[in-house]
Amino acid sequence: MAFLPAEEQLALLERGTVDLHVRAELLALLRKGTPLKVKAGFDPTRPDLHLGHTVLMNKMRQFQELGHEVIFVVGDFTAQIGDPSGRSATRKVPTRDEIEAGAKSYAEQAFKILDPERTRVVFNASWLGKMGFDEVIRLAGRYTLARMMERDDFKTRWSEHVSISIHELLYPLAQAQDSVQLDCDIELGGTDQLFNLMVGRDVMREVGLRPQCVMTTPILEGTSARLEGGKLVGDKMSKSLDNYVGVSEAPGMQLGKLMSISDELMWRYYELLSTRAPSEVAAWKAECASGAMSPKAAKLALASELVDRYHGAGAGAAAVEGWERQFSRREMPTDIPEITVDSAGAEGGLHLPRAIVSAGLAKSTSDARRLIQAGAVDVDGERVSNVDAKLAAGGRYVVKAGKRAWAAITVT
RNA sequence: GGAGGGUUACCCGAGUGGACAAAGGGAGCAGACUGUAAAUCUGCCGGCUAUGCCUUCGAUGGUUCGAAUCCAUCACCCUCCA
Repeated sequence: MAFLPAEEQLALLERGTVDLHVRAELLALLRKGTPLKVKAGFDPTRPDLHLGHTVLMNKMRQFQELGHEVIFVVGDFTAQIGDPSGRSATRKVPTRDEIEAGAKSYAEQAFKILDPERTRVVFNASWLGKMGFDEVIRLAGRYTLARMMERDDFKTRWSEHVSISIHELLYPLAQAQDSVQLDCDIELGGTDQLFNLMVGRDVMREVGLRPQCVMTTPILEGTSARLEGGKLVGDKMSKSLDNYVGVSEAPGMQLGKLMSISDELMWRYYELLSTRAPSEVAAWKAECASGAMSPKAAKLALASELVDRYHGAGAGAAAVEGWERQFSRREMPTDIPEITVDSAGAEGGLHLPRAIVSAGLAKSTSDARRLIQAGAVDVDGERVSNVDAKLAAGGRYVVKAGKRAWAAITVT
């Protein structure tokens, strides 16, 4: 295929808030007019792709659209080590089956964004798993402790007397070995991967290969990020912190989560996730600041755009409709879960706290009682205050526990 | 190898024989106010058909009428010395 001129490609690739390290080298590579091998690695133990991952994926997609080859490295071997950057010291080693299932599900989700035709999926256990101890030693010999300790994470743990296992030092080297094995031209990753990517560069040079170029994308803040002292503060998006929006989540869930983000975070998401022209976004931001536009409208536009992207055109508008009904007009959602509970043996009907737990609206009866005491529970639109209320057999009750949890419970 | 310090609920962290389901903070949940935003105020924040009962302070065993607290052993973490 015909390539765009190198300068134009570079301009496109640099758009957004991407950090390109060794820009001149990449330009030289692009000038060759041949497809570049673009590598990015993924940890198959967390197979739920969320918007944070898509920042990187969108960049990969862009490389594909420019005619380059993306190599999707499944870190099935490195998953056994665990990237030390997640400071969780102990980490269970996933089984082979878990890794394979994770990788499969990961790829499925990734292809909502990536072009399968231009993506090569490889597993790093297929080479790392075959290395002998002598080869590992040789690899370890290509780097020094002093340089390894330059890594921020290791540095702080060292100074704070937090333990660092020897095998953790091998993680960046294993990732570097992937680059050597694949002889890739460029590696992409989040900014938190910069150290690892640079080690790959160094090790490639050590073994006589042309060092890879390195490009990093920003880390997306999770949905709970807030403005503090004029700065956006929040953890990075992650499933374990439950501050994520998954690409496979239901449209209503995605929209709801996006609508609950703070206004400041909304602009950050516009910057990193939206395809809307930056000039238009800037204009909206100014209008929101002056009061000419409501931030809610801007947020609806963003949320709707993203829901459309992962569920098809029109899905966003439908989700907005449901959201307006439920939250703006406070009506009951149309598709609430239906459950049936047997009240056999229960005197005077089904114990309400138990029914709430059965419906998945609370995690324990104690929790359900708390909700009732807090005035958060409605049955058929009537607020309930008696923690030991009963639901008589033979009826169907619409129970609401909290502002977003509903269930229709049929008692038999 | 030696000496010392530590392990408390989701996280941080008080608690050194009874008043401890365990201070305080953060996170979280709920209510009010709203735009399911922020900020603010209030309540909750182990389980259980529940003015009571059961389980919990790294693990196991012991002392005691009574243990998060004392003793013993074990596991893990840290510091200093070698």
